[in-house]
Amino acid sequence: MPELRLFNTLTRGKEAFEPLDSDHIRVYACGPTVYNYAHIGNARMAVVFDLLASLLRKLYPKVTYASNITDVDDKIIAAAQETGEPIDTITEKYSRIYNEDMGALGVEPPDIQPRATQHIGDMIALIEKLVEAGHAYEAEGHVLFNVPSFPAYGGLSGRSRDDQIAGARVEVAPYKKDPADFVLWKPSTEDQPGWDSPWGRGRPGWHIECSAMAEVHLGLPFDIHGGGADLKFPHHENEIAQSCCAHGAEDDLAAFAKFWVHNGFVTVQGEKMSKSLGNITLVHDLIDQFPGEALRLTLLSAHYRQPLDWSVEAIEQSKSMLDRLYSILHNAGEVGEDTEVPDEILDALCDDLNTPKAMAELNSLAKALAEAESPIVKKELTNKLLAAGRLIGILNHAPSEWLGYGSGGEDLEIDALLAERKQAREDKDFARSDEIRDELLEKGIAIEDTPDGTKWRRTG
RNA sequence: GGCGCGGUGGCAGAGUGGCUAUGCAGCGGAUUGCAAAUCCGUGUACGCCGGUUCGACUCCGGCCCGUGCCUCCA
Repeated sequence: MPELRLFNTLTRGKEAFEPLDSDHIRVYACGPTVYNYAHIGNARMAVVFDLLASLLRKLYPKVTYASNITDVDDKIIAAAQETGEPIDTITEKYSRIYNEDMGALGVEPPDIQPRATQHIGDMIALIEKLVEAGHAYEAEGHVLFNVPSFPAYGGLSGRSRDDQIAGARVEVAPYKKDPADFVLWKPSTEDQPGWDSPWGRGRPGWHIECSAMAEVHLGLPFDIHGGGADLKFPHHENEIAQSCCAHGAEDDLAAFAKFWVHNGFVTVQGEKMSKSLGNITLVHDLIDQFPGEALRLTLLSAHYRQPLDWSVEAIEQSKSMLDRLYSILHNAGEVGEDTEVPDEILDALCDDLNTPKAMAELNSLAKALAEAESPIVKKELTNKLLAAGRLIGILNHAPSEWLGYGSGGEDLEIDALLAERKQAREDKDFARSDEIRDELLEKGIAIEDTPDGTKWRRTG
């Protein structure tokens, strides 16, 4: 079994992954706040951690992958006020759509998908611990985490206290003891969602939910915590502060999660795709225009820590590659059965999820399959290719279905034109034959003349 | 300003101290009535300037350029 190596943000280096308990791997990734459609940048995180989870399942007997849904947040409140829809309606709708859209990208649902609103009690308990331990204080209905009480603060994102102050341009709320202090609990007005707490009716700050849910569902410490690179600071830094301090581990940043894995951004013409820049592309729209596998492959075409520039050309390139792979599978003919994933591909993925390398190996496997003569070899290579595809989350369609091959009898008009063309070719009336071919092409039907007769398939 | 990341052939994108990445596109060929599909062949790329070295795209230093976090953000 190959050794998995992962880049750990906490140590800023690639390390051998050593499970806390090799019988049970526990992974947590920060999921979406549900008040809107997910864009392709959000999807990158889902696809990357989906792949990591499948890889871990290949290597270890049991994996629990948890990824949350944030369903209480000021942005959701704002969306409710804007649209006039109740908060529950909004969060229900967009979490459902999120799961559907990710499903279209071949993302398996996480084993656990906890919701913030179902863990308010856990959050309150955690906050109480922090107050008791002297790491948090109440001020004007808020409860704040006192950053100076945690000298190790900043260890994940690599910034010192001095950096913080130098860079602090944000207005500091007057009730904060220290400018870096962040909110654990805040008061709610009558028209805002709220829960009773020792500090009055209110709602949680953003960071506390992940600390609470990861602990409840996975136990501490757990193996891998992940998310997008922009969550390193402040979100993940604050999670570490809360969780380590609540458990008396003020000097051990790894007491919460051992490995921190962050995926890079999706960019558009070199700039980060973000809601504030307004350059977002919604997954919901993309899946109407392109096959999910092509979108997934595009997301995996760059290494997960590198920026990935999103463009229609990039999707079409992935689509072309898949067309070729499916075409090779189609020509090979044999239907696959379960086989082990080839070592070259497993090795590539075990090297910090080197998907571009894995794709190169996949292509070389496909090339070998295309060249293979013997039925036994063909079958073996087909099975390997499909096993690798399943791990990566592609090649899940029947080749003829993907390529759009049609058979006789499903469209009378096409059958008639094909028959007429056949006759024309027999009569050496190639002008008419080519005319029919163009006519069919306009209808989105491409013709392939083979020694076994004419085949057709739907294009686009 | 502080802290990071990156600059690879037409495009996308890995990687390595000396040996073909891979894909997409292009070009040439086989095949085809012509095509399509498929197959074969084809491209001495590594931001700039120094240094280390027998040898650097790969290590070190400087510079230029791009980009990210520092504020909600995957």
